[in-house]
Amino acid sequence: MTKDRHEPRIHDVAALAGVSVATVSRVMSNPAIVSKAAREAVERAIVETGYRLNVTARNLRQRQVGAVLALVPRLANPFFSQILSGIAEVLSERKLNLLVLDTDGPVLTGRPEALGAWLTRSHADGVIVLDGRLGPELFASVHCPPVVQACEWIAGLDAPRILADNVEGGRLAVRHLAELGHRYIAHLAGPAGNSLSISRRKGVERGFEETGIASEAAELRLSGEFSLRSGNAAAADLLSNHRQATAVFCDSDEMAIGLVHGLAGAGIRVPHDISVVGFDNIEMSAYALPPLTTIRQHRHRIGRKAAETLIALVRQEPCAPETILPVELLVRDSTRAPR
Amino acid sequence: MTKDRHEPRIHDVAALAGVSVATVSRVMSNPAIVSKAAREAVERAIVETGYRLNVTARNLRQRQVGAVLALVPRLANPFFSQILSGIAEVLSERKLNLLVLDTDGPVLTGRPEALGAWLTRSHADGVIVLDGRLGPELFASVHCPPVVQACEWIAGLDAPRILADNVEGGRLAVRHLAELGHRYIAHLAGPAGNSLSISRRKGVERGFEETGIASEAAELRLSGEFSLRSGNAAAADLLSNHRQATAVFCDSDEMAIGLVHGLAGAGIRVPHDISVVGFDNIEMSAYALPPLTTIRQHRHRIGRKAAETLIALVRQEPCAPETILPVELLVRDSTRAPR
DNA sequence: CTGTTAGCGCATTCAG
DNA sequence: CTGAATGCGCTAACAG
Repeated sequence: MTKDRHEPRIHDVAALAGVSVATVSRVMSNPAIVSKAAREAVERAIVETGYRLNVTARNLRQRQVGAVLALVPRLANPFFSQILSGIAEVLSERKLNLLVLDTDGPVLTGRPEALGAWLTRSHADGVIVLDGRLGPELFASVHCPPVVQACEWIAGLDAPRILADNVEGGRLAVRHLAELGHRYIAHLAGPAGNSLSISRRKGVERGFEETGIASEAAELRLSGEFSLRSGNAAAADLLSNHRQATAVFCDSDEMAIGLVHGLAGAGIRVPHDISVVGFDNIEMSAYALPPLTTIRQHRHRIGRKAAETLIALVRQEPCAPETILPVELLVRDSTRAPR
Repeated sequence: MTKDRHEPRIHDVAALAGVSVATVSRVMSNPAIVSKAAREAVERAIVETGYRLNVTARNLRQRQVGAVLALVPRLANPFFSQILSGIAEVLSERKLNLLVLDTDGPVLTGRPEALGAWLTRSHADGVIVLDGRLGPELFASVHCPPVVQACEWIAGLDAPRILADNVEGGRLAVRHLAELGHRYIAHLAGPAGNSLSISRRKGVERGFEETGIASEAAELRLSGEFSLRSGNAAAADLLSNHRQATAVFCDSDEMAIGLVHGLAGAGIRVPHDISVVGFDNIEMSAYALPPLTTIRQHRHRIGRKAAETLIALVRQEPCAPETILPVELLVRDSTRAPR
């Protein structure tokens, strides 16, 4: 076994098997069209030489990259890992690579144009965007490969969307609280303009209407990001400006957990004094104290669906412009009737 | 990937600029060696044609892949996202792609050999292994590119390791508890044989020796995985088999939070009845109730260092066989003196 | 400093 | 069913 010398190439296999390189190539990609004798000779030669297909060469020849790029807002955020996991699952079934780019990484921050350099057909066969803050013009270039949006979406970007049923989520949360008897419900929303917050807000309002809360109390709005920290910070705001609220619906579990923490610091107990509902059902929410009532979102499934849609798009197969995946209310211990 | 008719190639740029393709190539890779006039002509032509370098072709020519593969045990686990983020940061500075493969993904599970297909020089220029359960033989093939291990490590695999100071972490945790007056300290360890648990165990024992606890009480061991669920399950074990313990050191924050949850279910309060120390300082630990005393591990920095080491390795530059990054004790509210 | 030329390793016509 | 020939788009010698 000579190691430092050439990695064996298709040519070496062909020579050893006594066939042409074309036949070897066929054995690798479509064995059925090769005679049994030739195929077996090639297979033997492959083993003997230790041949491995050079993926780069094949990609060049086939004018493809063999990889899909995922654009995530903050790779360090656990929220996305489940989605990536779903994406990775589908891609690896198709022998496609998953490329990950953190749109909040230091290379990109402050220079959104820099992202343009990555959005090229020579970098990836397709792109899955998980960051709703990016501008649609980034993806408008002719160089940009097909795009699918997942979870969040970008206004003005005409690319298939895979979303949770955010409206329904907001509605379910409010109805649950209303049924418990709450009348003053605050909504701790994500950043202004965020697509998720907007949809959930719509659901919240629908819930208010349906339960007749709108007439009794104006909705209370807080708004931050989706983070633990902002949830925590919202506690002070809630206590000083929205004293009458007996329940809070948060746009993420992280916010909810941060809020519970902040309230505890002020001596306010959940659910005894205030009820809290989250969104996402991150794994931690079941183990929080108190275990969090939340809206379950199938992030893994969203990831899978996004990858499947992108693959269809790349192949120019028809694909739905919007896919809405169902959500469910999970009642745990952070909600109860108001005192 | 169906390309449009003519993505402009280097040849088109050269023709428009009135220079040779070699000159265009030089402008792209090393502008300094080209005359100002030629360079500017090329730059103009690039803009005018909308030319983008074909990365695959360049990679083929340079016999490289332009990507690094990260092998993570469970992509859905938030623990790894920070590490990936650090890796991604360094790689993108170097214009390298980050490829992610979930070693627990359905494509690989049950068939560890399948991973071998990915461990090829044609798939990645290097590999960062974050999964200590993989067998060393996987990386022994001549086809496998350079490897670096981060966080966990594989016995018998001779590849540079980037680790947190796990021994010191275990020691700090025990000393902290001992200083508070605890004498019966349980260690909730990760899976048997896991490299992290072994090192931390060593630190725990050192702590026992230094504080003279060994003589008063045998160490208590529980063992599970690193997950919320296993921490939760350990609560029952602790209460039925290790009643005398007044403190628990857990090998991960997730375990610690799960344990606190499980204890709460049994009416045991932390830190009032039992003190708990975690490991990792995941973001959530500061917002848990009670906020968790833990050992801080700089995961982002570990990721960065791993990527830097791998790049050095690929370039055949010298690199340290082992890098140990410091840890710190963060005292929060889950520990206090025993009653 | 610049152009010419020869591949990188493979997949795919097109004949046979 | 098989083989010979032709690039995929680019970079790196090697001359000029």
